[in-house]
Amino acid sequence: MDIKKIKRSEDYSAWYNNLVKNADLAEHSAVKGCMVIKPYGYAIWETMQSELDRRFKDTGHQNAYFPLFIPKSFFSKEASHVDGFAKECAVVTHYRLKVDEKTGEIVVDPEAKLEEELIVRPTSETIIWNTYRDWIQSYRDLPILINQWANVVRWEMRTRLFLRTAEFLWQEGHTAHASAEEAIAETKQMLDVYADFAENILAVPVIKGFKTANERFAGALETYCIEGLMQDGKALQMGTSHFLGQNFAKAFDVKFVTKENKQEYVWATSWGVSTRLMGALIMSHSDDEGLVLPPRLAPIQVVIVPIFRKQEEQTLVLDKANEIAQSLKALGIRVKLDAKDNQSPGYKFAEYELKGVPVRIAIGPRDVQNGTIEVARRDTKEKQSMDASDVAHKISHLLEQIQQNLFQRALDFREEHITTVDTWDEFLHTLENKSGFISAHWDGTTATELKIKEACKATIRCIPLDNKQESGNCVFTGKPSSQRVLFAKAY
RNA sequence: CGGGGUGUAGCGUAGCCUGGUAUCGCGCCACAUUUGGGAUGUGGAGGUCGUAGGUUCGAAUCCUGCCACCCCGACCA
Repeated sequence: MDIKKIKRSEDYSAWYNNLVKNADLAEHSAVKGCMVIKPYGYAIWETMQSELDRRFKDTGHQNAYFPLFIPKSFFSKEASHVDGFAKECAVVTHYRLKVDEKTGEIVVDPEAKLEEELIVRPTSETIIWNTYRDWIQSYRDLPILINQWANVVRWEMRTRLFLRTAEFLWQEGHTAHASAEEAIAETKQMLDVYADFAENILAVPVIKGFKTANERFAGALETYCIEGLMQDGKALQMGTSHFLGQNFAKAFDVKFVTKENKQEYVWATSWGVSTRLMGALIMSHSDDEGLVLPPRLAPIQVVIVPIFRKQEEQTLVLDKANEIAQSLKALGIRVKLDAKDNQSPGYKFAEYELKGVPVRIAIGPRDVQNGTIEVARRDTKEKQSMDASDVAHKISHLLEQIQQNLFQRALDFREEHITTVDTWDEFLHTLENKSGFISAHWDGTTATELKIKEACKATIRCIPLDNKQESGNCVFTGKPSSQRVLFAKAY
């Protein structure tokens, strides 16, 4: 493979695109804005899925599946929801094709027009709440705690692999509750689940917060989010958890009978993360050599590269390599022994670095003789020779260290890139020269938020949950403010 | 959707201005020698030049439409 090396520092977005392709994660398809997720990329997504799925089930949720298509009329039932999504919907208008008699081409059969158009789901609140109406009669039917793994379509103007594609994979949780308090607790619980997953599995530190009214999900009363900071200083929204109040229950007439025999509307939440997390993963840890994967997510955690010249050496080295592979497998480590003899060790080293394999073990005749192995870690690129005894436990420990190191490194970077500013000049200067999050006072109005966005493209990423209350003056208008919020340029 | 750019073999490219049937490197196949940081030699395969039209005796090359991607805006997870 002739890999074109593009440096992060020179052109961040070209570096990103190049990395996604070269590391075999995904590629553009024949369909505009839609990507093909390749086996190696999909394997990483599957690991994300299984880690998240386990957490969802541990918190009492069940998986279910709802239709891809949503009748158009469902969208008009919740006004702000339709406002939010109308501009990016794919619509099915016909159900049949036919051969045009004149041209011989396949055309849409005009006689097969649907009575009511179907929307390809951009999110499933409407079809799900329409269904919940029939599932809920009494407080005894609540809560309903459901998650769906699905694809959704949002017709985006400008797409980027994983970060924003017209079709993407995600999970969407939709829960129904008897009280606002319970629904809010659910919303917060799922935000914690996302934060735990992001930090402990992806090794990406996140800030938990909630969105301003302007950035809120269409139809939500409150949108909680986790925000990550990428290496180029731009913020990425990595997951959201919405408290929907009774908006969808009212729109779809979902009521329940309380203990006191009163009719009440059901309280709702929804929460989701998508294949965008792949983008977060790539942009948080990777370098000019390629992908860097945290061990807990890596499809291959350890690769063993045997080195040999002659036939006898090959047998000797492979025997030892196999033995090591077996001992690693016995500890549940995902290991690959790459015994291909048509690629040089140097080629393999570069290849597995590109793919982000956390640990590489090289073993040659010299090692077999000395009872050693060479261990290289992807995160720091350090190489060292070590005694081959008790390899499995040493490697297991090393994988854990790498996981921690990646998180710590990303955390240090983020902490260095949260700048507290009190004047508009400082604000602009920081945004221009340092980027990252800017912690500043804001007067709480959407008008100011929009003016700031217009002036410098920075938006309020979130109001952190653990925010200190302190009085100050809005960085833009000078009006009084009771707390700081986090601004950044965002993906 | 606006402004700019790009599209030639799996990947990266030369050729385009000045029209004559496509260059080179990597990869691929075979054999041999190799293998401790992207091996070498010899032979071989692989191309509707993004796509549809037009101009021309003749188009990768000139003209027009369309499509896709990249960068910058607007929109957004």
